Amino acid sequence: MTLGEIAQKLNLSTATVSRALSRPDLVAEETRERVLTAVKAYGYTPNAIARSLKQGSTNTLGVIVSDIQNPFYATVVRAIEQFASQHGYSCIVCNADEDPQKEEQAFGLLSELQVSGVIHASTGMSLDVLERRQREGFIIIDIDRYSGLKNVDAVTVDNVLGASLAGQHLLELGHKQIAVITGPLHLSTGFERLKGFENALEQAGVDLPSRYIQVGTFRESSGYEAALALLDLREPPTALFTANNEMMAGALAAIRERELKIPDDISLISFDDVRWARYIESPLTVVAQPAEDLGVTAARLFFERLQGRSEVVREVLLPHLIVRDSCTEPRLATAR
Amino acid sequence: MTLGEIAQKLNLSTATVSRALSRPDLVAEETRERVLTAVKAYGYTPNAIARSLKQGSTNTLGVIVSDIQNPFYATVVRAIEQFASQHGYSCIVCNADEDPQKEEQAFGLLSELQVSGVIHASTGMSLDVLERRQREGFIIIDIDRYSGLKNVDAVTVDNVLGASLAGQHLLELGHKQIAVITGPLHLSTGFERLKGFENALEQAGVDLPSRYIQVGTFRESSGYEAALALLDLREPPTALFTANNEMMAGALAAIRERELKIPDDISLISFDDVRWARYIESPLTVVAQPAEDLGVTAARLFFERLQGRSEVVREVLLPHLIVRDSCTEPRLATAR
DNA sequence: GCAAAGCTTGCAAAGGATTGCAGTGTGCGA
DNA sequence: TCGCACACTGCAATCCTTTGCAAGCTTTGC
Repeated sequence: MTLGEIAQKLNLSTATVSRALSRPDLVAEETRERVLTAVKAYGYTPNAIARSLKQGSTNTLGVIVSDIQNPFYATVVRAIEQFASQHGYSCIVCNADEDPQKEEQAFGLLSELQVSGVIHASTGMSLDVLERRQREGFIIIDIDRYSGLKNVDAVTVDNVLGASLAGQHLLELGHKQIAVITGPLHLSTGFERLKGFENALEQAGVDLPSRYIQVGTFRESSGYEAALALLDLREPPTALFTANNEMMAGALAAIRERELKIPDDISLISFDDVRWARYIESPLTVVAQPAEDLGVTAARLFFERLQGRSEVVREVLLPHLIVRDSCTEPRLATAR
Repeated sequence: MTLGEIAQKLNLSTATVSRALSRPDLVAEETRERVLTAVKAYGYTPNAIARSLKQGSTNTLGVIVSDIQNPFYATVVRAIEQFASQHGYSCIVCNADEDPQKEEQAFGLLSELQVSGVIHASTGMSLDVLERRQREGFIIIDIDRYSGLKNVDAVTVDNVLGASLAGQHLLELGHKQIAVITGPLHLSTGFERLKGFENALEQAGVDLPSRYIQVGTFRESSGYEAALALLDLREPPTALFTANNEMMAGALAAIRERELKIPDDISLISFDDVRWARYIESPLTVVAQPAEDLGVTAARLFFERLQGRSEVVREVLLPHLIVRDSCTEPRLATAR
């Protein structure tokens, strides 16, 4: 059922029917009511495609997350979606699955779909396309991870701070043999979380040998493998820092597999809080990120752009340490 | 940059440019190459909106889940998305947040967006709209929960079986005072999981008094409250069955708050497996659902419809019990 | 009683891509 | 040499809605 068909049934022009729905004040009361009842009776659904084509705007916001199964991003997405829908915008969510190629595909798709802008957590896609689109006036907002774009709005977390908080916590407990599992170094999160951690250790004069540094993919499986490698070292670390929740889960599995106890045999601290962190045997000490804030802020930046802001805004939110029970003083190395 | 502009620059008609891109065999090799280079050079992006309008099809699939933060649905969505994109379709995912009103909004939105069909996990929205759209030939696939639509494709899990598996497991361990926290009874999952559980107990001749039956909302908070209520009974149950992962998390929090130990003080079994179920103090015994299968099957049903299938298909997948450590024999009631 | 103003409504173009049909030009066979 | 087939390209309609402009009618004011 189209506008035209409704118009025919009522012996009106499409113009009038259209106005009855979108600009009721321009239409006689009686006509408007006739239209409204017909619309209801025939179950007319406006064709947003046609409207968008004419109006040149879709009232739609694209979101690309690097891993939809990661609860952190699920929270972010939900926040964005809520904020957007309050402003009359709907979201199209794409999952890059930590794969730059999929990310590019998603970006292409969203472009073709004529979304008004994209909020995206980069997995490392090439900048050519992004840059060009941005130059054309397309709105792009980086979230969680910097895409590498120069003049782009961004909302991130202070990863250096967060990671150094984690490092300091372990240092205060007296650990000297501390290992870290971080994400890909070409991602700002992977790089900065390693950086912050290194900073903390360096300031305390504690050595961080390269065999204690594992670079993973931010996925569970990679956390698992990296943790196994660390645990199987001749001189395994007494404490472990994982750079996100997924790799933390993997590390947990590895620790379990080697039949080690947290925190007695090894201390574990991680970036990202997750609901279940507090339900496990030794509730996990974590550096929590304000995921919801991240989403809301990104959405806000998007709408500001839409309303014409042209200065670049880079918001950096603060993570905070939540001390639970997964970290304690190191056992004497000899006691092993 | 539009097709027309490209055409102008090349002194070609839009028809030729269009064909060079979508039906290359109809265009002279040289022309095609000129078009391709121009497209690349000017960074032309096809306007999917315009194409969809003309073609009357968007190659887009709508997905409505009842709670995007629930990892079960995250998995389902990911599976659907993957399957769809392999078939050249993209997904628009909406989150109903267990709110029928939001679900209706989402459905309306997807309709306006002219998606080719909707896969949806009902939160209980009214059937009028669904029925009408279905009659118009709109493809609808129920997933996880029956919407109540009569002749609709559906992929679900055998909830009655799953719940009775859970019940039997507790009975075999010797429990007699067993409580259940289920979801809203107007949702098939809520209803059937209670049903299956009741069946199991009834068959074993074990009483399930109404004070041991809590009906929640499938959200964590509701699981928490329901569990507290049960634990605070004069004669608390020795075992508890929660009907989904979210309420299980809530129950866990409640049990922790009352400083009870699983499984010594109370046995806990739940529908839904989650990754962290095995990481907690007493790894959880659960009835696992084939979430990925559910998603893939739903997507498959959608494409079959698209290709003209008209018989109704209702797939019921099988859940299975995963025994871990959260259930054991009941302690003597007097020992409390 | 007439002009001006105001209220409703309709006409028609526009938005970008697709596609049936028709037109042009070339090459080949007879 | 002529005609036909074939390869390529262009014209123009179409998808559905929105919207500037103008026309028709009513009302108001003088």
